[in-house]
Amino acid sequence: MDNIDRRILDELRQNARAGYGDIGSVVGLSASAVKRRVDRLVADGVIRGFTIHVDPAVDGTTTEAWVEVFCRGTVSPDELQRILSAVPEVVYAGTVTGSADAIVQMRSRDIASLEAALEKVRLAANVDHTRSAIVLTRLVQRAHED
Amino acid sequence: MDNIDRRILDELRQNARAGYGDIGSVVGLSASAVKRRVDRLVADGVIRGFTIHVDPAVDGTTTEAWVEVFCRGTVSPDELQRILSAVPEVVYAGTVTGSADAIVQMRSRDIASLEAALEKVRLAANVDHTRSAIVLTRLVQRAHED
DNA sequence: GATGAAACCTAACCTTT
DNA sequence: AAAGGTTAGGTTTCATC
Repeated sequence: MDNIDRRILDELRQNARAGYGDIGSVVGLSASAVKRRVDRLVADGVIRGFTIHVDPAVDGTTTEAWVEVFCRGTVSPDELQRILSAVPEVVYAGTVTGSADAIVQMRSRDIASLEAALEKVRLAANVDHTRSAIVLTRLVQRAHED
Repeated sequence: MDNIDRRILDELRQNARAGYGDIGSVVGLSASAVKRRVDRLVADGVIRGFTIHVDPAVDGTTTEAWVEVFCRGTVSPDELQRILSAVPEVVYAGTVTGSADAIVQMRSRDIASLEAALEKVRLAANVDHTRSAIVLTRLVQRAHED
């Protein structure tokens, strides 16, 4: 894993169907040198797979929100995790620096089900209040399944 | 968007580098018929892009932040998208309701590169200021590659 | 769905460090 | 050895019919 590998990964992240020659002309290698590196990255498990990014409207999860969670007193990350994992609409959550205790990303089919899911979070023990922002337009969404 | 399109999407989700002939033999079409459908799915925006899944441990994106972006006057979503897409550390972005104009999720190797990426966002035209929260503990991360 | 030219992938071989 | 370049073949893509 050197710098050239990282640049190859960046190129493939942008276009996983790019030709080896095209990648090579960006990173300064021949097509076969790029192929060898990509094959190695796949064999080593660095590249887990080649996939596509599909319009979420096709899947039907169109409504999305970003929620700051403020708790009373101290709440352990373990407890927050337990509470938030129980809500299927919660797609991402993490404790953060700043005035909020946690940041939560939610997705659902419509506003009504989003509100219901938000209620489940709010009613959890020690949650003082939340501050939500509904996503209007998704601008960037890069795959990240880690 | 019929059932065959959905099966083609499933195939590409599993392997975005699969040949048209290979996909065709699974869904029961000729290679050129599959190519025409894939081209149409891309043109229609159903397929947003071809990308790779990278082992997160390997590329070491351990530092993560949520950033609220506040702009001066009105900024078009298109312009925001153009600016934010150009910063590779931006993993997610969307315009939102509330006082902030957009919410941005960033990931990078360390605090220094996160700060550098944040600078790139801040220097963009019409960005008034930003408010960041560094993620301390990731509590929930569900796969969502749409 | 079929065809043919152009582009691409792939493996073997050679050169360099 | 290890890593890149070059070449030649077979395969795939892609426009056209």
